[in-house]
Order: sequence, then structure tokens, then C-alpha cells
Amino acid sequence: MRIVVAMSGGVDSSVAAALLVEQGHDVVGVSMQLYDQRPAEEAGLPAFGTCCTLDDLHDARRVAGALGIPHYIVNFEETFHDAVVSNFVREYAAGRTPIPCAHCNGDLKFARLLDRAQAFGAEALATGHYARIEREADGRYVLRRGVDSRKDQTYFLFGMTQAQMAAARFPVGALAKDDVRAHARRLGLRVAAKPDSQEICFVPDGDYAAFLERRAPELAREGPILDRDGRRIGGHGGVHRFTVGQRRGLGLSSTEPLYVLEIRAGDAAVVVGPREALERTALTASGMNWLDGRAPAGWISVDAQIRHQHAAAPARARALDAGRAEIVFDQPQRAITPGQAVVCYDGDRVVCGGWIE
RNA sequence: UGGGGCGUGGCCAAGUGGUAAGGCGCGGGACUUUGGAUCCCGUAUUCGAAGGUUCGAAUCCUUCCGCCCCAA
Repeated sequence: MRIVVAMSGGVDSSVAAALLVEQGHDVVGVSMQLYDQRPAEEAGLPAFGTCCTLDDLHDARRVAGALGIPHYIVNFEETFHDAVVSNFVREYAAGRTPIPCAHCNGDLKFARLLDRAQAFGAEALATGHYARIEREADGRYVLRRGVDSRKDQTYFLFGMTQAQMAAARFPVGALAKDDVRAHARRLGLRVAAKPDSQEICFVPDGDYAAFLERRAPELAREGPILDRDGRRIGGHGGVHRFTVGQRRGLGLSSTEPLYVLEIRAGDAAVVVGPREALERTALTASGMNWLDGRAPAGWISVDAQIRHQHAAAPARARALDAGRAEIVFDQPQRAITPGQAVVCYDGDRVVCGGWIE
């Protein structure tokens, strides 16, 4: 079977490719070029990207060479900008906190890249995600958490459709991270000890506020910091610098830590209050994807996760109109944040996921 | 040189006689393919300076230094 592997230049996708080669598949390595670094460097700005940089593309190519498989680079600069970066900017401008990794998977890898893979004559697209896909007796596909619960990435994959799951392969999803690195060492891959990626890949220096302001100068709009009674207790330099639940960076004097409770993009106001004021029991989500392809008729019991590294909490969920859904937790959750994803699980199976409103 | 107010760690700030809260920042750690996120630990032998009163003062008294507001 011909399988395209999305190779980022990291250890996970490198081992994914290697395992498929060992299994005897006709493997083709593909790396996405997501941005051209030259303009930034010429302008004296930070290099754009920590994932899929020139060095990473070079690593991917070297690994492919070592594995004896062809390697192609596809230019997705424009697609990446449209699917991920512009959404990132738009969400912050609206006072929400985006989650670009989920868009990158849903709108780029398993959409445009999958199309491209099929154009290469491949039947499947493999990635280095820590997740598993299984086929049930009735023919439907299910998405399950990666075996290594510490590295599980299903939170970023909640948008997958049945068709995408049918075509996707996650060779490292059944492995622990340590085992992946062990495979890499066994195979002599140059990326065996390469650090895990972290942070937003396209904001390499972590200064995402400056990144946003370069692309949308109007974001740097000053506004008030208000307490829960609407009293002005401080000021700020732009709502894009805040997220619900944020404690640091407020610059306020107080007898207790203050956290961002709400961001009102309309009047550029940031509302703050004590930690306990962050507790919420219910939320609604939009763009809800039901992984088995159909929404349930009534309430169902799930464990719902509201951010990466959040311990999924018991809740019940039901579908509303227009792709929306309602989630009600058994116990209040802290800092439910608009723009983040809510992903519901039944054990380790992903039931549904959408965007918190 | 009339009146009033104020000087507490890098910043904000509580504390008016009983032996320096807290927040921010900073340092370190945990966590991490979203979040300058969250979480944990640390961070003033000292309260503008010098004297004095007191068993004991950042807190009372005196003087000096500096800053702000009002009036001229």
C-alpha cells in the first residue's frame, strides 16, 4: 500500500515513516513548507517558525534519505496562512483564545495535505500523532487516545470525519514516547534525541503579542481592566494579551491573585476577579463534530476536556441546532475559555469536539 | 519657606506601639505540539535619614532630605 507520511522533521513522524517502511509499505515522505522565512530575516524580525523551518525540512529530507524513501516538499504557505494564521489573528481580535494546532490538523493536514497525498496515488496519510484509529464491527471508525496518555493528542484531532479516519494512519499512537525514541536510536535516526516541539510553531520567540500586532496593528488598542462590579481598576494595552484564567501580567495591586474572567472585545475591556469566580458548570460549543458521523438524540454521558492537559471531567452532552452543542459538567470547571476546544470522551474514545463559545 | 498630603523590597501596596500581609515583577521548578496560560518554591533582620521616648516602634516625638496638591 502506498502511504504518504507527513514528515515534520521531528522524531515522531520520522519513526512513523520508519515503522511503515519496516512493515513493507510503499512510503512517500512529504513535508509542508508553511512559511517563507526570508522576509522576516531580511527585516530583522525573528525567524518565522519552529516547526517546518529550513532546518526541520533538512532533517526530514535526511531521514527520508536514510530510510530510502522519496521525499517531497509541498508549498502550503498560502493555505497555512488562510487556515491557521489568519484565524489565529481573527480569534484574538474577537477576544477569544484560539487553538491553532487543531486548525492545522483539521483544515490543513487532514484536508489539503490528504488531498495532496491522494494525488500522489496514496491510499493513506500517516502522521506522528499520538492517537489511534480503529474500525468497529459495523464498519465505522473510532478515534482513541494514544496509548501514552501523557502524549495523547486527540484533543487536537477532534474534527476528524469518518472519511479522514479511514485514510489516516498513526503509527506511533500505540507506542510510548520512550519507545518511539528507542526506535529512533535503534534505526540510527539523526533526530532520535531532538527535543519535543512546544509553543506555537509559527511564533518561534514566544512573543505572540508582537506577532499579532505586526499583522493587525489595530489590536494594540488600550482599554480598561474592570472588577466584577464594573469599576476601573487598571488599564491594558490590548485584549489580545489576555486569555480567560490568566493571572500573570495584570499589573494590579491586590490582596489576592486576580484572574481574567472575561474579555469584551467590543469595548476592549478585560474583567478580572478572584480565582473562585472562574468556576463554570456549563458551556455551549459551535462547529461540533460527532466522530461517528451522527449526533445523538438526547443527553449522553461523557468525560469532557476543555483544554490541552486538562483532566477530562464527567459531564453530559447533547446536540443543539446548527452544529452547536451543550455540555453540563457534574462539577464546576475552572476557566472555560471561548475559542478553546471542548472534546468529549467515552473512556479513551473521542465522541465529539467543538469550539467553546 | 502660608496650608495640606506623602515617602514600606524593581513596581503597586497593607500595616497607627508588639516584633514587616498581599498582588505584580523577578529567579528556580513542574507541566506542555493552543494559551507571554496554569501550578509549586524562593524573593525586605527591615520600613527616606539621623536622633529621642518605650521592655518593645514602620507605627509616638524632634530635626533633616525628597516628592505631590492648593494658595501666592
